[in-house]
Amino acid sequence: MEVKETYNPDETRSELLQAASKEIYEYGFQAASLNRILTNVDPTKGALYHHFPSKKKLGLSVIDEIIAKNIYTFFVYPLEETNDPIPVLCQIFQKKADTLSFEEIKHGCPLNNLTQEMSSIDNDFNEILIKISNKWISSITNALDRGKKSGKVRNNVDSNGVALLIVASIEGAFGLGKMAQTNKIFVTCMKQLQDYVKGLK
Amino acid sequence: MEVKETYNPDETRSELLQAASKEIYEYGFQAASLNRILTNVDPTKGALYHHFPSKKKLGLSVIDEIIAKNIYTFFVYPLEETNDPIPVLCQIFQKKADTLSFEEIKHGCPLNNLTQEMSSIDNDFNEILIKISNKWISSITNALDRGKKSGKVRNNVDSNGVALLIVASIEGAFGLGKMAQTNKIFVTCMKQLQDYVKGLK
DNA sequence: TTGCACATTCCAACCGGTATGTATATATTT
DNA sequence: AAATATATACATACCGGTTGGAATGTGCAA
Repeated sequence: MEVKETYNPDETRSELLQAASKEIYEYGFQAASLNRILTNVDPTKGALYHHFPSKKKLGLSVIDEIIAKNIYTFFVYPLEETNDPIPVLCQIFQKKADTLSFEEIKHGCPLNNLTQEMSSIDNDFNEILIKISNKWISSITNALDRGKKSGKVRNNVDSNGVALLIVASIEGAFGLGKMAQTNKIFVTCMKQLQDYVKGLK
Repeated sequence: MEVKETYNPDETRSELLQAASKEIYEYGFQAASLNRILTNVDPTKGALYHHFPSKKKLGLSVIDEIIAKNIYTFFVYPLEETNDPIPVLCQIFQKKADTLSFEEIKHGCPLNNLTQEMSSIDNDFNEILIKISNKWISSITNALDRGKKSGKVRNNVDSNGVALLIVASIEGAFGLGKMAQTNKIFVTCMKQLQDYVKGLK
């Protein structure tokens, strides 16, 4: 905790966003409480409503600026421009299995959590969440297509179908892990997923 | 709507349970409202609290008497006692893809919904949900083991690992379908899953 | 067949928490 | 001085699960 001597709006905003992200991760969006967010943070309600016009906009900003970024960094960017996607996918799965934090075991995948909670009840949430998932899925599809061209992936694989199954498996594995409160199940799933994609060459 | 002339406690209880199940499916447990449940149903709050001591017990009863039963009927019982699990699994996947209702596309898998929402915040919910999932998973594991014995499944497959990946994929596929509000994605995943299990022989 | 205990159901009120959002004053920056 | 940023206190609402007690039906026993 630092002492605030002067105004620093960027930092204030980012602090609020970070705290909101954590709250939403723990409780979900609907059950997230602005008051509770503000107890963990220096700025007060005035600052919050100065930077974000409503709870909903705050939630959308969290998705846009934090959750999406994390997904892209971990799952999407590493696949860009590779022509040999299978080992890259295996690396990604392995790395996720190795570095899974306690928080992630306990609360699951932030993207998946919000999708399950919000997509059927709010259109704005659904739109942005769907966009993120689609980018993720198509990054895999495209990488597999390039792999086919370069002969590193069997030609008869349905790239988009496989991409869907991979993303579904990962989200599902997060769910099982969260349920069992242990990383063992998630790790096993990631192992199986590696075997599965290795079978695509 | 029928007219109530006499007491019929069994039917009352079952009517309440059914309405609660629907409400929880749509809104989740925490956001489910007893008042809203009762607007769709003849019995009143007194009857509800006569049959169920609390909202929580009502939710647990829904899981126990409705959700679990559905999972067992669809996914677990068909696998029991078969020694050739691969075609049976394929049939299950195909049937689910073919008969997926609009409600299921919109709201996803009831078991998964509640697991994601409740498992990390309430132990009683977690316990019963975990028990259901474990039965599901082990029904697949055991069927694969029997398949290995009878030579219908490759001997080097990790039965439990595969079972986990299958369940994770299905739950994940429900999630993606719910997000996209279309059965197409779910159907594709079920197709891929069939290819995957066919590769186990 | 009447009477009585018990089960079932209805109705109304309660009580309390917590929620998001706003009005206004003050401080800082430009 | 104008615009931006932050703090404080308050408004307002409302919805939530839960309870108590009265009315009504049921089944057994006398």
